[in-house]
Amino acid sequence: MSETKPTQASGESGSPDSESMPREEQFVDFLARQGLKLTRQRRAVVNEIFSDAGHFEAEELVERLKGHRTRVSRATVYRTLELLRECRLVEKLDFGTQRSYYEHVSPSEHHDHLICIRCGNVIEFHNEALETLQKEICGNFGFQESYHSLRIFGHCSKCAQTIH
Amino acid sequence: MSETKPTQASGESGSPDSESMPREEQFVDFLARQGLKLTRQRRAVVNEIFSDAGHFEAEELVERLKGHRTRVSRATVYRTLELLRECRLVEKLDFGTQRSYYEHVSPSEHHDHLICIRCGNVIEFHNEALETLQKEICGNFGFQESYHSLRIFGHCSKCAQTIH
DNA sequence: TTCGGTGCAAACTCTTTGCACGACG
DNA sequence: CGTCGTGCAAAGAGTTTGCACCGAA
Repeated sequence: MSETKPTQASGESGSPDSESMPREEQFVDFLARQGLKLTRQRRAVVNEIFSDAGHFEAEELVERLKGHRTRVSRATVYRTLELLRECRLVEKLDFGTQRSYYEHVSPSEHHDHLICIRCGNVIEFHNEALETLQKEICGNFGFQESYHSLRIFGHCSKCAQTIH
Repeated sequence: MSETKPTQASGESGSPDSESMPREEQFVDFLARQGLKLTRQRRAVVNEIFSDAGHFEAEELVERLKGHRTRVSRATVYRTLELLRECRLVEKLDFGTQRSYYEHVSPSEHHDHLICIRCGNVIEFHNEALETLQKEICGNFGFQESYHSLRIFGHCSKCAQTIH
């Protein structure tokens, strides 16, 4: 038996500042190390991303940022997402649609996805046995894993009932 | 210990007709059931895809088809790929580049991917324990799996040695 | 003051689509 | 023969980029 726990970030509205601070600091460090600048726009993007624990698409982020004091152009959003990817604070996903999905990464809390192909709902989960097994497989091939992505597509419990 | 076996289709040049026939028949059936026509172009696309056991991108397929007697336009390639996806003979993958990758599906031989982020090489593998564990996880969530995709990104044995 | 950053709009890439002609069933 | 399919070229969608001005360090 495997101990699988959902890691889904469900409906929050509080201010997870204590959570998001270390991430912004990581980004600041990264920028400093690369001789890059911490601009108002970059700060806005990072704050917006880490103020919510879900997945998002580039366009959605552009929209969300319209609520900010600092205006951030679409180009800057894409450019910043690329930087965040470089310093591994953000990952690019693919759920089968044409647009890219992103999600922020918490180094310690990796998770995989169950994606409902009917209602589009995404369930996150984490399973240690699965992680272990994957490491073992990589070992067999002398493959040095950097990261992985497991997406299981199908019908969630609600939708499965409606199919008959 | 898990029995993991590579399923990589490495360097073939023979004529796998006996293998590809049943697939074309499946497609013919599908077309017939839907009241669709089996055109020269569709046949060319299917033959080309199943004459090789690798992954391919749409553009690459367009190129490969230029060697055929029958000319097939880019539009038709995309349209046929969509049909092949509908009848589950082809799957669309995403290896992190902007273009889509496709691969043909053999219902009985599912596999996952190790993708080298340095040289781009893709290793296919299959591991029963992994499959079992995933089914178990789905069960925990009352999730009804249709298909899944596991991609492990990192460095292949060759590239890992060159890093130091 | 000095580079790197930003916004804008145009460019790009991959994919989809409207239309008139062509060919499978 | 009647549709469905095809090729073409143009349109879309998402993302990237060149350039001149702007601002963090």
